[in-house]
Amino acid sequence: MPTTRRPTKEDVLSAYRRNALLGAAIRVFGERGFDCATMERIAEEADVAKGTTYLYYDSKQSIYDAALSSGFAELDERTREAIDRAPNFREAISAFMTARAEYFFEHRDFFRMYVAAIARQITSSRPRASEFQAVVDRQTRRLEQAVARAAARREIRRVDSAATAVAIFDLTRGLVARRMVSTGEFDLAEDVAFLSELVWRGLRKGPGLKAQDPGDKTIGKREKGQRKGIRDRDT
Amino acid sequence: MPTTRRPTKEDVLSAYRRNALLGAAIRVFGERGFDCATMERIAEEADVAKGTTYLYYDSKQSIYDAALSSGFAELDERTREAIDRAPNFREAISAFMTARAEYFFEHRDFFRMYVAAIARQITSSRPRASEFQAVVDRQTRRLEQAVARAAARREIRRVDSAATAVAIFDLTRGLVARRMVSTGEFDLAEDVAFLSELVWRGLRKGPGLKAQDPGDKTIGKREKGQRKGIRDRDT
DNA sequence: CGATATAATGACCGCTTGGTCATTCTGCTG
DNA sequence: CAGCAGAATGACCAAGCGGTCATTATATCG
Repeated sequence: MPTTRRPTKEDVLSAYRRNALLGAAIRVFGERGFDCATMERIAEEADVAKGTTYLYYDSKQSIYDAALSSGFAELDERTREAIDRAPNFREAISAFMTARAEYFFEHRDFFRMYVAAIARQITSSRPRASEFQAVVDRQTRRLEQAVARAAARREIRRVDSAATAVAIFDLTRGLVARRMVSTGEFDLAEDVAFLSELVWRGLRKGPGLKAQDPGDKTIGKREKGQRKGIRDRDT
Repeated sequence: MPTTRRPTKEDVLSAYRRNALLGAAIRVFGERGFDCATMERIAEEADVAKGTTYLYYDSKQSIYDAALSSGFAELDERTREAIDRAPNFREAISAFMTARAEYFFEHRDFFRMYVAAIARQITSSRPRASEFQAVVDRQTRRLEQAVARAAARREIRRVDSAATAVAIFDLTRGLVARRMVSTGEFDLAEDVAFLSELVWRGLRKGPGLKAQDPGDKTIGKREKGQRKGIRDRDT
């Protein structure tokens, strides 16, 4: 441990400061949104003066980005663990939903930042879309792989794994968003059970569209049209 | 037609102005978001001076609210028509998805406002949540009724209709959001077909969880636990 | 204990923007 | 055409905020 050792005193302090700033940033951005959040408030929340903030981060934007990625990293880690731990695909679905929902409920401010960030991406016309897109994509990747594996193993029918993954992703997001604004009690396990069963049943092998209404034009073709689903392969 | 007649010249002009302002507002709020949008820009987009704007709307907030509700009203109308026209529940699902997706693609700016508004609601801590919540609720109400009807008619299994409705709602929202940011081509009908089939299969009658993994604790109870699902009965 | 280097501070600047209001314009009426 | 009422205008104001930097506090070392 000779060469790159020694976290000098400055390093430690610096790390501490950066961290405090990051936490403060998540809190403030979470409750005010990017535009309404002020650097003054973030600094004060981190117990430093405004000027100090600029010793650690270049700009409001940069501290925002840092706060966002730090949350994303943690969330991804949790998601990955949850999926890896699941013994089969059916449980992977509920594990995915549960892990994410729990993380978000434990970090409400981050969830708010997250939602605002997505909204921002949709709103602002492409400044650095692909970069952010990659982060979001990474979130569904693991799930997508799990879907593909399950299909290969014949646990489920053949489906577009990317489209399936984002569907599960969207359901989870919706669940969290709804429960986040509501004030009353609720049982997360129950919500997850409902949604994961819905999806599971939807993916089970079995007769396709039993011609309840044969004349429909949009339904019926596909069922193996892999590649080309919902997932957007941008660029 | 004697009493409340006569749209006086002023009335007509006033209506025209309000409308132009509303359109401009949707455009500007849509592409900049509430905070970054400026009254100056909205006025200019509507071909009036900034001061004129305040002759028709009290404040930035009030023109924002007006723009949002006008879009919501139109969207709700379209959604209602689509569901009503559907001959059965299965088609109601895809009609719902298609109608909303098409509306959003035709009014991208409104979709952006819409997403930002939701994000805003999640972000800001309860200023006038219930009021806005009601508008959002109305969007799933029709669908919820359709689900309940279908269950009663035995088209599908017994499920929590509110939870089912929001699930379909969230899938639709996700679909639109994803396609909105992506730049490439895509086939809406295909996306809708995939999702509506997923949901339809998920709702079909049939054996419940075929004990692929019996020992799970969160899955299994319910299947008729109406009332208490995802939908939040706030207040 | 000085001396020096580095970190922290917060008053301050420039700029943006929501909202106002004195002034100007428009078109109707007699 | 003159006079006038109401609509429209845009210069202006005050407030808020991101970012800077001269000044001050702190830590290290000889």
